[in-house]
Amino acid sequence: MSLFTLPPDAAVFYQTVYQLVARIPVGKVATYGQLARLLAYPPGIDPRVYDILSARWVGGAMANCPDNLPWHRVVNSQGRVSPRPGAQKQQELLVADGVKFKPNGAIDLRVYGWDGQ
DNA sequence: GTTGTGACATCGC
DNA sequence: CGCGATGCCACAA
Repeated sequence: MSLFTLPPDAAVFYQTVYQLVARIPVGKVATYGQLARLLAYPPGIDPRVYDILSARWVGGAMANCPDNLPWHRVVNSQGRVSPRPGAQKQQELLVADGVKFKPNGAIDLRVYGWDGQ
């Protein structure tokens, strides 16, 4: 772990993130920032700080991902899998979900982006 | 007590 | 479209 900041109530925050990730339908992908926005502002947190770090907090949650979630459906704002050991595997899983990568290795979020329903 | 280092996003060139 | 810089913070060595 050891990402950037952990929210005051990291345990709760993580749980919420996992719930959202679990809701991402097959063939769709969500971005870290998107998930962060879907979450409510934790009470007592400087909104300014939240806006800047929330996405990383989501990343932190994914780093400790319970591996029973569709973690591979979470990508960065550019529609690409974040560089890390296992990125290769992540792409394979996405392709298996029916997500297609563009020549440059990015996913077209206009098509595969999760609307958060 | 210090230092290095991260599953990000956004803006500028 | 892509590389680089910036914002900001806790935790492991």
